[in-house]
Amino acid sequence: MSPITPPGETRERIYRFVRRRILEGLPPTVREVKEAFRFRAVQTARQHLERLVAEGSLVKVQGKARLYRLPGRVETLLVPLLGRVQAGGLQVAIEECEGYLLAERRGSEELFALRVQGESMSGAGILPGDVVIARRQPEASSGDVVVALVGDEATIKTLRLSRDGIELHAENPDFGPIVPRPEECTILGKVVEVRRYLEGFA
Amino acid sequence: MSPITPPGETRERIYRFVRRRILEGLPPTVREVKEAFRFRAVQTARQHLERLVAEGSLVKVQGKARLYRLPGRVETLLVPLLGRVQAGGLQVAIEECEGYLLAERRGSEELFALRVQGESMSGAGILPGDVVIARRQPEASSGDVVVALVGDEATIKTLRLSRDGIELHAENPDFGPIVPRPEECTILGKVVEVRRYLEGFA
DNA sequence: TTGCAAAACAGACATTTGTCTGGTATACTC
DNA sequence: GAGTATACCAGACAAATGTCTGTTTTGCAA
Repeated sequence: MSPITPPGETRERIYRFVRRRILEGLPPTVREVKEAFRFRAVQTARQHLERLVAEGSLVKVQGKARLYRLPGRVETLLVPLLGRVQAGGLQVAIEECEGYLLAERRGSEELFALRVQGESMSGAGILPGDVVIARRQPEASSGDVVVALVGDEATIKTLRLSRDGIELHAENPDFGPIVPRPEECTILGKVVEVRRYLEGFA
Repeated sequence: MSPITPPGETRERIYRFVRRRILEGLPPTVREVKEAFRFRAVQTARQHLERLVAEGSLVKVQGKARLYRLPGRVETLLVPLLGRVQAGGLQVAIEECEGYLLAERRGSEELFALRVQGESMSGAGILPGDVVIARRQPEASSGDVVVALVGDEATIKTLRLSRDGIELHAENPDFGPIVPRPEECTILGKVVEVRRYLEGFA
């Protein structure tokens, strides 16, 4: 028989094990937990798992294989990496996306990703070739970096709200601000993350 | 009976379905595929899946529940976000890491993440507060951005190889190059990705 | 001591799930 | 037509997996 450990200690390790497995993409079965911790009885693993569910550390779906998930709304999700966004909005663009990125989602927000073209945001550390991940939303605050559709083209800029309306500022002295007429400009979303791949990931 | 579709068409849709499910963290069971496509026989789903495995689009482990995985070695994995790295290398640091990031792994490489401190790499678009993800490796090429342990502290710099040995260059005119003695400098890894979270993610 | 709770074990049962054998229907080629 | 390939269905079996009942051991506290 395995030695009896202090209360909660083994459970803590089991939690980390399960969490890791879930985030890596394949939640473990009860018996896999049993094996990993060298229990001789399935029930031992199950008891700990049920306890973790009871205290809210894990969530599960009854009766299905590999049913344990992480609670809360942090989930991994696929973010579509769009090619070009043009007039017509995102729906079309998502249909013909280049690929998908993995990201963590908070809440039920809708994310999309774009590849950066041009130097206009270099001053903010957003370089050509970088990928930005944006949350889809029709408005944003002054100072936010946003993805906006101006006329027929998507652009990434810093938003400034003035009493005359909105301005889109580049972060590069070589580029002047854009002051679009309201009817020709749509905010597609707010940039929440910037990624740069220094190797591979064509 | 479901209408018979052109050869390969349904299979293509099944592939996308399974791929999505895998990347979202919970591969489907054969019967879940059957339900999703409204087949009346499990075998129909299974045939398509086996076919996808045969042509290399999917990989599976015999006999286990939710056994289908993506081929190649692209898997999602947890990258430890280290607090401070100090002499003694990474082992200790990994023990006391701040948290984990999701990333895609290629091959069996070992990744770790660090938060950027200071302005020394600003010229390369690596700003304070950014997170860099590095592949652990003891050597690197000239021009690579590396994580190096100089004396007692971890630093992120551009590596230059000269005939006198190695030099660590900042990407900021305010910082001069570091020319460490070989015995006081260890390359911990090569930076493969830079991330900036503009919202949340304390 | 007694009582209680947590940790671990043993063995079984039931559901889910992977796998198999065989069949029907449609389309294409010879 | 015969032959072949693909898509799909029906039903069953077997392995994997979730779930259950009951027991033992250890530590702690009244």
